[in-house]
Amino acid sequence: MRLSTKGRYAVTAMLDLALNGKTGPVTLAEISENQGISLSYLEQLFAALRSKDLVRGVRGPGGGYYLGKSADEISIANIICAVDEWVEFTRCGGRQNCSGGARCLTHTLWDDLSTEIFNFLADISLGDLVRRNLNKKEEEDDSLSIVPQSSSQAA
Amino acid sequence: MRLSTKGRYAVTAMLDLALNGKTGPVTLAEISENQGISLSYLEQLFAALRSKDLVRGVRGPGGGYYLGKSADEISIANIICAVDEWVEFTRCGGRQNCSGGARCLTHTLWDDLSTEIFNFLADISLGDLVRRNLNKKEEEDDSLSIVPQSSSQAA
DNA sequence: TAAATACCGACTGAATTACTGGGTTATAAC
DNA sequence: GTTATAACCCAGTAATTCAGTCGGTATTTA
Repeated sequence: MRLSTKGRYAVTAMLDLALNGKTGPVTLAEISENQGISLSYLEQLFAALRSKDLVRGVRGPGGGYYLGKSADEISIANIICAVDEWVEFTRCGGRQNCSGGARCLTHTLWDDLSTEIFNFLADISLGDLVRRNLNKKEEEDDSLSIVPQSSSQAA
Repeated sequence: MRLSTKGRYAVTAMLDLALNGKTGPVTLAEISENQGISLSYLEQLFAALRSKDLVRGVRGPGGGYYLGKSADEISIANIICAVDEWVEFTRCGGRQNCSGGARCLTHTLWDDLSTEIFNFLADISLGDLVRRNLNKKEEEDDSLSIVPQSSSQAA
């Protein structure tokens, strides 16, 4: 798994789309403005997202982008994989022709971990993120807290 | 959170160290040979790991590296953070002076997700990985399966 | 017809990756 | 003590990726 700033941009843009796309299509210009990402870079990202059917573009005036499926059907892993490309983790590519036994054991361990990370991100959908935040916001509104939530940083 | 190939190299090297360091110190030359990582690059990685007390170097002939603490006390997040540096996720840096409300909401969502990923990786230790693999190997030996485990890839 | 938008591709500076090569210490073995 | 072995340190660097600019074309609405 690869989790770079590029993936972050893509997730951020998709979140923006999920949040603002309820009423109609969202233009890349709007997302660019909202999130501080250059328009042309967004175009590159959305070309990748579109090829994986995660978004759907509508041309012409009043056009823009819709989510390609419902927010609940789009996982974070989907988004990251779309823009970051799925790289081969181990150099031996699954073939057990590594020099030593230690090498391939390590590679297997890493491969298992990568799969776990992937599954973790595959279990979180765009819809989840949006709902979780709304719930959280209600709780905060109840207590009328002014203190930011940065105190909950752990480990 | 940032999960790049650099972090992968570091985790791989630490795994190698955990596996082979039972009897004595492991040299970078050995890890380089085992894992196919250049010696000087390993030196860079281990300089970072050492500064975080994740490894302990012993100079001179017969020297090499030990784990800085027990494998159970070293999390994957520790390793990745040591070499990849902890980058600021949001551009607004926590300050709520973003242009629009949508921007900061998206940033909050991304920030929460990042924290979750971090906590996930902070919960997995080197020791966990090694033990899990040993368990798995026993299971495989029981069924004498030839089929690789790549069929469990999900979406 | 004109404007707005997605769509497309080539190019580019900056950063990062992964590596090379030149050292200098510390220490164990001889 | 000398020497070999290792960690340690630092400067440079080709290749790649990141994030962006620029200049277009295609489609659709007004």
